[in-house]
Amino acid sequence: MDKLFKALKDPSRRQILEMLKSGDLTAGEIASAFDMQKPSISHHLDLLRQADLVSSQKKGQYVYYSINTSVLDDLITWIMDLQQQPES
Amino acid sequence: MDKLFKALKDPSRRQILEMLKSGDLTAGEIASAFDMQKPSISHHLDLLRQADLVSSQKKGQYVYYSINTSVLDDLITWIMDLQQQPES
DNA sequence: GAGATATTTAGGCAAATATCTAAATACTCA
DNA sequence: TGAGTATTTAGATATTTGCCTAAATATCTC
Repeated sequence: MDKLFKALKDPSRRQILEMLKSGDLTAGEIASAFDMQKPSISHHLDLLRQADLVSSQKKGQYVYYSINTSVLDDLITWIMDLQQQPES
Repeated sequence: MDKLFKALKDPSRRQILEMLKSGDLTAGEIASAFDMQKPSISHHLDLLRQADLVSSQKKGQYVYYSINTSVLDDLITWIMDLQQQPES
């Protein structure tokens, strides 16, 4: 849960997730959408992977990244639990 | 949205929200639950307020904090939007 | 194998963050 | 008004984070 919130805190990482929502992308394709060097994006992708928000698969010289939405279920549960009214 | 994710990233701040779920608490009551000095908690509360996750109300010499869950609706919307499958 | 492309690793730096102590502010009550 | 309590503000410090460049690794193609 800690790694999840940590991963989601950064706006670039959130943007990556939004990009991956439409389909898998290579590290290079992701990087080209940002005004940032490739190693920086690689680092962001690593943090997203650590949070299990993305998975990666090597295909030849490319590395394809996919979004993994299952961890978000826990997040929604946590948030909705906060929203429960206390019994009055 | 940025301040929201920023506020939620810190585990102490998340714990504060969980405490407030059961009812309003004073700054001092919140601080006493942590192994941390009061000014640090005050700072965390300030960040939570900036994210509109809590509101505060002064009553005499005490400041009562309340959780404000309405901002979490936007967060849930954002998360669920990520979970939508792309049209295949 | 050599050169080209894709990606990650390593190391460094500056800005942001989390914490602390000390001091300031605000309120209560005698 | 003055002492005591509650909270915040200010300023300092250590850690974390996000970015960079350079180098390493892996793969493709000739």
